[in-house]
Amino acid sequence: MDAHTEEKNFNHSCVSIVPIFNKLEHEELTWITELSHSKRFKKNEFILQPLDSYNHLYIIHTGKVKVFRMTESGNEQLTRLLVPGDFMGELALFSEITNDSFAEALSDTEVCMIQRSDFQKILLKHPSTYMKVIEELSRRLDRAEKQVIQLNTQDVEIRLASFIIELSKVQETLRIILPTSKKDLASYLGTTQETMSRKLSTLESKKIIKRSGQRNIHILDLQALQQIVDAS
Amino acid sequence: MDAHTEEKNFNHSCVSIVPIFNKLEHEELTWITELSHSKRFKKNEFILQPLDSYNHLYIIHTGKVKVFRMTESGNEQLTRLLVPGDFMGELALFSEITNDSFAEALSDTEVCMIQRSDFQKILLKHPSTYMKVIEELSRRLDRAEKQVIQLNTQDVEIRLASFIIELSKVQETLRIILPTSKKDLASYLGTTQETMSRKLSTLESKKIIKRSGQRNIHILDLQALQQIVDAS
DNA sequence: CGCAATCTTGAGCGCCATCAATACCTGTGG
DNA sequence: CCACAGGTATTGATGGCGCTCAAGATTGCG
Repeated sequence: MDAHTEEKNFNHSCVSIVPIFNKLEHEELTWITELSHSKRFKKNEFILQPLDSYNHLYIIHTGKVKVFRMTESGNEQLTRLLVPGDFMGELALFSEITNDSFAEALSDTEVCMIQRSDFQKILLKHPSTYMKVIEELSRRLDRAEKQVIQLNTQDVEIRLASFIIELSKVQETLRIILPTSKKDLASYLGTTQETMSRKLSTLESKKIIKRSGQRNIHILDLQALQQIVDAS
Repeated sequence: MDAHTEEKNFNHSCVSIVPIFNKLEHEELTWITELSHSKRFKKNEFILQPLDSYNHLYIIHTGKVKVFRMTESGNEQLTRLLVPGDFMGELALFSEITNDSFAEALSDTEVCMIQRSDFQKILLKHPSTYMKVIEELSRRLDRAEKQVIQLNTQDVEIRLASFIIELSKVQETLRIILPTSKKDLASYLGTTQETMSRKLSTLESKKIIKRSGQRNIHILDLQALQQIVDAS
């Protein structure tokens, strides 16, 4: 298998893991694969910055990416954490909305990129892809609106509890590994590192969780955690 | 002009004011008009509730509608205020996301409704409509993410100031009319009626605004208002 | 014109951000 | 494999923003 073929297969799997293409036939995927190209980023490298002109759809193939905005006072506000199969950059493909977000690789990361004009070809040929994009945006909008409510109405302990529960569902285990530093998570939850640490201590002293290392949380009493959320 | 014709014209204008259809030809609009039908709601009537099965696209023709979710503790969290030309219900047309929102008429309101299956016909025939929907969702997502940041990082005075500035831009005047009650606005801004009232008093005592009636605000010093936002 | 709804103002307090100091991990290099 | 250093996390002390509860004032609808 020569290098060229290898690159093809590499890309192909990248395209095929993306939900927005997941109902297409094999030969169609091959066609899309030919339209895409891949790029590698090292840990802590920026994939996108606000002023970048922004003409590609980016699909995460391997690695992990954090998307955040900068607040007026210069703090990071985490908006999304991308894992393989997630995509970004779709906004600028459709509208003239300017990009305010940073995207930074949290680990060595491979992304597949599809040019604006090529992506539009795909859309015209496969309207189901439109649907997938709309579904994805709907989901994100729904999540954002829920986040607004949480921030407005629930205190940190509750937000933290439901975040932990969600993580345990996604990771399908009671032994959670935090996806990133507490600083980032705190900004996502609308609080500070310090407060988050304090709340985790509280939960630990109540024997609801057990911490080990700085990224591992073992849920001892899922029900108690759920009750914190429900009691609000 | 008989009643039938009148109804047609009524609908037609409803369809034609919607941005998502705004590049279509006259005869296409007529076709879409035939697919839609209209419904009137009285002030304070509910147009949609969470458990409603939800098979239409709703376009506001006249009137005003508030969309909100209910927090766990039973408070309303305003998410959108709809004016003529805005639409809602699109999420459930594309995905299986359940509707958590209420929509309540704030004044006597006329909406045009297009059935799910009919809207899908339109989409297939006019892919530009897909684009418009995606643009609209992008805009809303962008706004929601910004709202999250504001809630997380800026205090009430700043949020209120930028809200007033935005209103003055939209209404294109320094003599603003608040779109709804302070209770609703407070929930949108992530605060309470009382705090909002206090902050408005502060602004008034600084001669930055002048209140009259309970829904009128006259901006005396737009620059000072802008400075509150920028200084953050 | 009167009354209900809405808004304003006041008092008190609790949550959480901030600042600061210490402790703890983790991975790097000897 | 261990020691060290830098980043990361914890814990403490303090103060202020904004929520809650409560009472009065204003508005504007019927």
